[in-house]
Amino acid sequence: MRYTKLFLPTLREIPADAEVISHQLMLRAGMIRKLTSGIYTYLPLGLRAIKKVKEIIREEMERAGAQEILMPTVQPADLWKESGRWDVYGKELVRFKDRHGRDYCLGPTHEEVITDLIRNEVRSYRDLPLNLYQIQNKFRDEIRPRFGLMRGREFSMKDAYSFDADEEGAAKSYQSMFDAYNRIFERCGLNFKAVEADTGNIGGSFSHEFMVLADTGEDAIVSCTECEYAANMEKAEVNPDYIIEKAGDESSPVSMEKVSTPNVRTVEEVTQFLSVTPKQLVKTMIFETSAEPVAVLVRGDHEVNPTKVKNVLGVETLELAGEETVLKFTGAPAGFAGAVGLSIKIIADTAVESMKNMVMGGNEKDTHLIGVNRGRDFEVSEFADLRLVTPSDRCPRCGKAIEIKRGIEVGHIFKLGDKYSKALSATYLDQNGNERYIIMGCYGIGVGRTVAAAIEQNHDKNGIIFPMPIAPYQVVILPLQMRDSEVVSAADTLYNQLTRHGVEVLLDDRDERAGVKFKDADLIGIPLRVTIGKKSLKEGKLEVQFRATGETELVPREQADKVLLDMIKNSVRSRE
RNA sequence: CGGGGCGUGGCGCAGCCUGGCAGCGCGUCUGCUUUGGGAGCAGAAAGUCGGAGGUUCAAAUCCUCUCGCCCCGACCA
Repeated sequence: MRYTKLFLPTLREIPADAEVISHQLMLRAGMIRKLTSGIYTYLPLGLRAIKKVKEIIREEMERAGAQEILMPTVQPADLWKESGRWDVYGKELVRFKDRHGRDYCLGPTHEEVITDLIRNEVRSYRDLPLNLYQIQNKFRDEIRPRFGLMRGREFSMKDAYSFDADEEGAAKSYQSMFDAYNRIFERCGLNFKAVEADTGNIGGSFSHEFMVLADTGEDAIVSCTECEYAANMEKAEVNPDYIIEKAGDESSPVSMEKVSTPNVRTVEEVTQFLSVTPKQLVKTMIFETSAEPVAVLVRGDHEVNPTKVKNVLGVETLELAGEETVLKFTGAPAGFAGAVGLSIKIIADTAVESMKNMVMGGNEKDTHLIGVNRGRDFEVSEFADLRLVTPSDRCPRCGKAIEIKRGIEVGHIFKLGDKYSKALSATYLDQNGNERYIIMGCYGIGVGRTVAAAIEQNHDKNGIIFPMPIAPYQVVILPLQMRDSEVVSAADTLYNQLTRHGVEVLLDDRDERAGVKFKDADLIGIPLRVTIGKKSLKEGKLEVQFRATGETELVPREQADKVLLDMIKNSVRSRE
C-alpha cells in the first residue's frame, strides 16, 4: 500500500480524552476514532491489526477442532426469559421492542442462542462432542466505558461453545480450549497469565481468565512466587492456616464496655483513638442483596471481598448499603456499625472466629464497644473465607509467598456444566437410550482488547511496537528523497518484489521531509523499516531497522528482498 | 447511579473570575527556499464559543435548564 493512498490520519498531539497509553497511541496512529462513548470506528490500520488477531484465533480454534458459525446480534427476549437471565442480567443488557411490541435485546453473549440451536439439532450422543465458535460484535451497555477499546460497549468478541456428553468430555474440551488460548496469546506476542476466576453472571462451576500483565490493567491478580497458583483477586483464596493466627489477645474474656468515640469512624481513627491495633478491631459492613440484607464481619486490617460474600450467600446481587440503610438497620450513622444487638443476618470472615475481646462499633452514634466476645455478646450464623487476599498472605496451595499484580482480561473460559442445557432443556440420548443434559463450556476472547493490550505491552516513547504476527504491515519503506528518481525507483523495486512475495508493505511515498517519515513510522509501529536515501544508495545499500530494538543493518540493494523475507520468517517463528 | 472535571476553527489550548472587535501553537491550502529525525519565509482559508432560554445597551464570559465527553467507585471480553 502506498501511503498517499492510505487513509491514515495520524495525530501529532495526544487527544485530551485519552488516558491510557494504548488508547492514546491507537488514536494517534490513526487506528480508531470514537463515534460516541465506548463505540469506535476502526480505520484501515486498526482494522488490519484486528484482522490479524482474528486470523490467529481462527487458525487456533480450527486446530482445536472448533467450527466457525455466525449468530445474530438481535436476540428474542423469550430465550432470555427461559434461561432466567432476562431478570438477572441488569441494565448492561440493552432491551428494545419491535413494532409489534415484542421484546428483544442486543446480544451481550450467546449462550441462549447457541443452546437453542443445539437443542433443536442435537439428538444423540453420536452428535457429540461439538465445539462451535463465532467472531461477532457484542453489545454491553457498560456502566462506565473506558480506555478506548479496553472497555467498549460495542466490541468484537470471539465466543466458542462446547457441547459434551459427560463431565469427562467437557473437561477435555475445556483443556483443549485452555491450550488453544495459550497458543493464541503467545502468538499475539503477549506476556500473559492464566488465572482462576469467578464465573460472574455467565455462571458455571469453574473458570480461568487470561490476563495480560500491565500496570494499567483493571484487575488485580494474585500469584504464587513458587508454585503455579494464580487467581483473580476476587477469586483468590486465603490460606486457611495463615488466617488461624491469633488475632486478639490470648487472655480470657473481659467484660464488654461501651466507650465514647466522638466522630471516630475509620479503622485508622479508631485504632488511634483507643490505642488498639487493627487486628483487634472488627469491621461491620452492611450489604443489601437480592434476598435479605446482611452484615459482614471482617478483621480491621482486612477488606471484604464482595464476590465471595455473594457466592457464600448464593444471591444474585450484592451492594454495599447506603447511609440511610445503615442507619435503619444499626440505628447509627455509617462508621459505628457493630454486631452486638443487630437483628439482621450476620456472617463473618474466618479470621474473626478466633478473635477475643474485640473492638467494634456500638450501633449508636459516636460509640464503640470494647471487650466484645462472640457467643456471649453476639452470634454469627456462618463463618467463611470472605475477605480479599493481602500481600502478606501466603499461597493457598503451597504456603509460599504470593505477589499481587495488575492485569487486563483478554480471555475467559468457563465450565458451564448443565446450567444452560437444563434451563433450555438441551438433551441428548446416550448409548442406553437415556435422556441426559448436554454438558457445556464457553470460551471468550476480546479481540479489540487483545490488540489494545498488545500495544499496552509493546510501545516506547515514540509509539507502538507491533509484534510481527499482528502488525498491520510487516515492512515500511521510507524513500527519503521523493524528487530523486534513483531513490524512488529503488523504493518501487523493493516494494514490488516484497509485495510479490506476499509481504504486507507500506511505502511512504509522501513528499515529506525525512524527520516526518521517521516519526510517523515509529508512531504506527511497523516492525521492519527500510530507509532508502541518496547516501547509502550511492554505495548500493539500503538501511533496515528493527522497530523493537532500534538495531540497524546495511543491506546490499540486490539482496534486500531476501534479507527482509528471512527477517519476517524469523520474527514470526520466534513467537511460536 | 454517586463523586470530580471539561465542552472555544481539524488537533492541543488561552480568554470566562472582573461582560465591551474570538485569540495562540500545531495542522490545512498557495508560492519560493530547504531536504537523513516533526524546516524557513510570505500569504490564505477555516469557529452556530455543545444546545435552549434568561439578565443586559452589550454575553464565550453572569443566571437557569439541557445535551455530550472524560476521570474515580460497583460490572466484564
